[in-house]
Parts: sequence; structure tokens; C-alpha cells
Amino acid sequence: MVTSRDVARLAGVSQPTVSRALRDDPKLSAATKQRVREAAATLGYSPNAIGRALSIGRSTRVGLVVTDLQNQFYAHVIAPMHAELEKSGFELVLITDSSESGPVADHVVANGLCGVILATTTVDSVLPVRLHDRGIPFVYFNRVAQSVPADSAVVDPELGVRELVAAVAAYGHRRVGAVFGPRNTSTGELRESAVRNALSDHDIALASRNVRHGPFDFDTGYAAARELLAGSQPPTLLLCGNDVVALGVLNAAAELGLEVPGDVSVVGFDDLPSSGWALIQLSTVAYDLDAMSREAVRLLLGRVDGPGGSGAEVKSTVFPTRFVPRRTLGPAKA
Amino acid sequence: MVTSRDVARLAGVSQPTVSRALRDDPKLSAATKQRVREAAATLGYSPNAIGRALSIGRSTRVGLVVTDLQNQFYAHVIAPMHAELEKSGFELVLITDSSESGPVADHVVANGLCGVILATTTVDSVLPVRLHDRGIPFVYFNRVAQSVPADSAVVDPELGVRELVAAVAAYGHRRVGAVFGPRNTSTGELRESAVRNALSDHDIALASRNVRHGPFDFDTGYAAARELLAGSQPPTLLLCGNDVVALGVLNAAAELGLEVPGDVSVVGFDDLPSSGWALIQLSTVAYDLDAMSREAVRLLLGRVDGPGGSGAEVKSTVFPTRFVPRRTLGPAKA
DNA sequence: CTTGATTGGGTATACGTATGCTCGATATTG
DNA sequence: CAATATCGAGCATACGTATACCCAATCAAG
Repeated sequence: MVTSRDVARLAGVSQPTVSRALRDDPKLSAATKQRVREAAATLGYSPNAIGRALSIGRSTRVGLVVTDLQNQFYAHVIAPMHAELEKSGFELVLITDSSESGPVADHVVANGLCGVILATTTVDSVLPVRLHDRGIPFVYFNRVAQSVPADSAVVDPELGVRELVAAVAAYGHRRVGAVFGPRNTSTGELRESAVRNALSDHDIALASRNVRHGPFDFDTGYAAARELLAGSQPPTLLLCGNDVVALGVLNAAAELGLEVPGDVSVVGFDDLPSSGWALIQLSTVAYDLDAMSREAVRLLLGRVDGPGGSGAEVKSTVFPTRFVPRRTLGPAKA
Repeated sequence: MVTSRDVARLAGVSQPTVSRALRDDPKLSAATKQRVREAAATLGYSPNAIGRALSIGRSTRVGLVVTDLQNQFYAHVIAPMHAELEKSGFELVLITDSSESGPVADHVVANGLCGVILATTTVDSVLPVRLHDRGIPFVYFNRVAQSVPADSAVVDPELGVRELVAAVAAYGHRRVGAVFGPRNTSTGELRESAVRNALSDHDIALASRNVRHGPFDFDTGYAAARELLAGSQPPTLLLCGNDVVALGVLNAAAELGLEVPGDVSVVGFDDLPSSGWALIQLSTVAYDLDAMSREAVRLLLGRVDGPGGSGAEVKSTVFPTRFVPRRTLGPAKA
């Protein structure tokens, strides 16, 4: 491995001078910088991130805390985050938070991550508290916890859901069901209340026997649909907490031999790329997930090497939603 | 941040003793170890990975080189790899290799990764050479490059493809087409030749006008299908390089108003979870992707902290395939 | 009882980089 | 021309951990 000392020797300067030259320290003469840069180029030197991290007490590595890496949703989150981080020379480290009991914070400290993006926060998460206590910069992505304020990139479901429910009403749905997300997540709660409010604005009842809750995954939708669509008077529409849940519902409906939207309409939330496929054509509520992912990164990096650090005001970037009508929402079955 | 020195002070020992105690050095008395462990627990100490990495000259961070993080395939690769790495206390770092010109190797060195898993190797990749030159342990996942030998976890398409083509022949397909993977990847080549051999064993011709090549992604399948299925005498079957390509084909077929398998049959390769969905029901060639991902990790870790290092024999774990018949393969259209 | 081996732990130092401080050399000013 | 300011770069050291080496104490064997 070629070190700054090797470069120093070749350039005829001291090691600290190499460090300063490459960091473009104004104290150095242009001539010296040039000489050092050439020597570095000759040797193919690139500064060792480990040494640097140890020295300045901070790495260029950002953690992303998720629960379910298999979940399609995260693929479309990870990719833009990674791209955005790369632009600033940061690395993305995946962290799965299976227990949430606290070791994650230890992990972050021990591995010297300079910041964390929380994508699976529940309202009762202790992780934000732990991170706050240790002074580790973090941001909320998608979900937030009220207990500890921090920057966040989130979605406002209101508008999209209103448009969606207007369409639902226009199609004449009266007997509706829903598969909401977990009650202990801000997204779950927010979307649920948005849906409930919009439904009651249109005088559409949501019977509790037609409502299910569960994690934002395929199985939740699948299991809920098997139950909800099996009765003698099944709902003519299932509103889903997100697209992945809706996919579970769609597949359960297909297995039950039900036509969509002939027998039952299905709507999602997120507008993942696959929702637009001809095979799927899921009616859903859309927002700019790519931009939101990048924004979370930008907010975090602002905290990490920003001047104020945790001093500045808490910023929350809210992304608007809109309804995207597609095939899976149609007229209510008579 | 609590350091080993803090623990040392509390335990009334020197800093190196803390290091030794926690690494279970046989030179230390059990009593001392116990005292140190208690002190460490009291302070909530966990060793700083940065300092450790700098000291021993090796980190516990493994890079995964991919091109397209959005690609559904990788979600099912990343998850098991991450889980397997976590078991051994290693971290997963994502690296996208956009240019493949060499900076990836620099990146690996600079950021002190202890090893790399190559998931997007082409036969003419320079990255393996660079890694080999710098003595960085790496393994091939899924695809290999002949130029530099290294451990690999790969698929043997032979058996599955043979079974698949037998089914194709039984269904009476004579006018077939294919959307193969890139010619400069080992997987692309291997699957293509397996298909060609099996087809000719059944005396089924594969007209070059019905063949397309391209990256293993959705758009490849989509674009190819729009072309291949548009003619007056379209193939009655499209064999696809992998499932994601097949999804592109299926969606193009749906847009063209074609029935699957009534008008055209489609088969894939990989058997991703979504291929088994009721909505999709893709006939495909399956293998244990989860086990293969984990094996790649194990092979790499064997090189990283194994005794022989690069000295030992090159190991290649080959995963067998089998045909999974589903809805998208049916009788040839008359 | 002395000598040698052995055990247990401390001391010194290394890893690669960054930065405060120092100091010589040059430039500036009175 | 002398005194002071300024610039440029080196020296020393810090970050947290691991390990080679060394030394004191204990123990065994002669």
C-alpha cells in the first residue's frame, strides 16, 4: 500500500505537507502542491480512509437502517441514496435492525459511522434516543418518531389520498375494506387517518371487520386479502397501505379466482416502478421516491459536515402526493 | 466515546491488557479477563473498528460490486449476503462499478475493504486483474472472468435448461426465439450455449432473426419482445436470459394484447420470488440463490481470515438447476 | 537454596493521516 | 538598515487498537 509518506519521499517534502497539499491547504505554496500532486499521481496514491477517519474522528460512511432488505421498496430507496452519497464521496453501509434493542447504536459508534438514515422508525423506537444521546447525526426517512426531533424526508399523503378517494366514490364503492400499515409507524397512522377522513367526507363507511393492519410487506396484503375477500359479502375495494401490500392483495385475489377490478378493486401507495407494468397496472398514490431518498441523504450530510451540526433548526422536507389511476380501480361490483 | 483506555482505568490495568482480555488472549489470567470484561460491560465499551482496522491493517468490511441496484435480482442477493456477513461481524459496503476503469480497486484500497464480491464481472473485466495485483481477496459471484482465477459461487444451467427444453419440445414449439444475456458475461454465454445445445438435441432451430442479446434487465426483455413479437410469424416461445428479462417480455406481450401462453410462451431463469406470484406464474429455471449468495460470502471470508490466504486451491461451488413449470409455458400456438 | 523456566502483565511502538505549534526564510515597513 | 510581519514547511503528536518485546514475580526442579 502506498502511503502519504511514500509520496512525501518522492516529492522531497514531509508527510504532513503531503496531507496539506492534497487537502488544498492555503498555507502551502502552489509550487509545492503541484509537486506533491504529481508525486501522488505517479505513485497512484489515494489517502487511506481508515487513517483519515481515525485522525479526524469521523468517517465518510453513512448507515442505512432497514428491516427487510428483500422488500422491493428498499431497492428503490437504496439505489438513489447510494448514488447521492457517492457524489459526495461517502459510502453506504446497510444495517438491519432486527432487535432494535440498542446494539445498533453501539454498532454505529464502534464502526465509526458518521451518520445514520432511519428508514424503519416506529413511534416507540428507542434508536433515535440512543443516537441522540451519543450525538450521532441522523435523519428520518419516510417515517418519523415524535420523541426525538430530527431532520426528515417524508410524504404528505393528504392530497393524493383525497384524489384517490374521490375516484373511489365516483366509481360507486360503498362497501370498502383496507389493509393499513402498522399502527406504530407514522406512515401507517398518517395514511390511515388520511384515508378515513377522505372516506367520511364522501360518507363512505369503513367497517372495522373489513380492516386489517400489518407490516408493509407482501404477506400482510396476501393474508389480509385471503380473509377479507373470502366472506359472502366481500368489500368491492381494498385500500392498501402501500404498493407491496397491494401486490400481496392482487395475488391473493388472483388465487381466489377474483377479477380485478371486476370483482374487487385494489389501490396502493408509493407507485413503485413495477406498479406501472402492464401486468400489474396498480392504481396508486404516487410521490417522488427517488427525490425523497436523495433528500434524506442531503439532509444528513448537511448535519454531518455542516457548520451548525445539530444546532440548526430541524428541517423536514415534505413530498406531495397525487393519485395515479390505473386498471386496478374500477366501478364497484353491483 | 468510550475507549479501551477508559476500560483499562476502571479495571486498574493497562490499555493493552484490555485489548488482550477482550480478544481472549491465553496469556492473560482468567481473573484479569473477567475484571476487564466487567469494566467493559459497565462502560458499555465496544472496540472501535477504525482503530482496530488501522492497527491490524485490515477491516471487517466487504464490498459488493454491482451495476444496477434497482435490479430486482440484487435485492435477493444483498439480503442473504448481508445476513451471512453479519453473522461473522462483517459489514456490507455497496459499490457500483459504473466505469469499471480501475478506480474501484483504488476505492477498495483507500477505504480499506478486506475483500470484494464481484457480481457483475464481464469476461473482459479489468477489475479482477487490478484486485489481484493489489493482493485484495475477492470472489466471483454468479459470473466469472477466466483471466484471473478466484473462488466462485456459480450456477450450472445444464440440467435445468435440459428439463426446460424437453418441456418446450413436448409442447410442440418449433418456431422459438430467445432474449439472451450479454455475450461478454459467463452467465450469458453459458446459458445461451446450454439452450442452443438442448434445442438442437430436440431438432428445434433457433433462427438468428428471433434472437436478441442485452443486459439482464427489464428493458432488454421489453424491447426485444416488442420487436420479436411484432412480425407476421412471431415465435411461439421466447426463452429469456433471466427472470427480470422475462418480466420485460411478459409486459411487452401484455401491451401487445398477446395471451401468455396462448399466443406466446415465456420462460425465464433464476426463479425470483415474484416469479412464483399468482399474477406472474413464470415458468423458469430455478436454483438456490440464497445459498449461492451465502456461499460467496463464506468463500470470501475464507480467503480473508483464512490461513492460506490466496495460497489455497481455487474453490468453485456450483449450484445445480431444475426446471420449474408454471403458467407461462404452454402448448405452441397452431 | 539457587537457578531456570514459566506465567502475567506492562512498556513501547506501529498503523496512516491530520493539525497545532514552531521556526527559518523571505518580504515588508519605518 | 533594522525590526517586524508573513509565508512556507517541518516537528511533534494525537486518534484507538494491537502486538513484539521486556520485566517482575511465581514456581519447579536440581
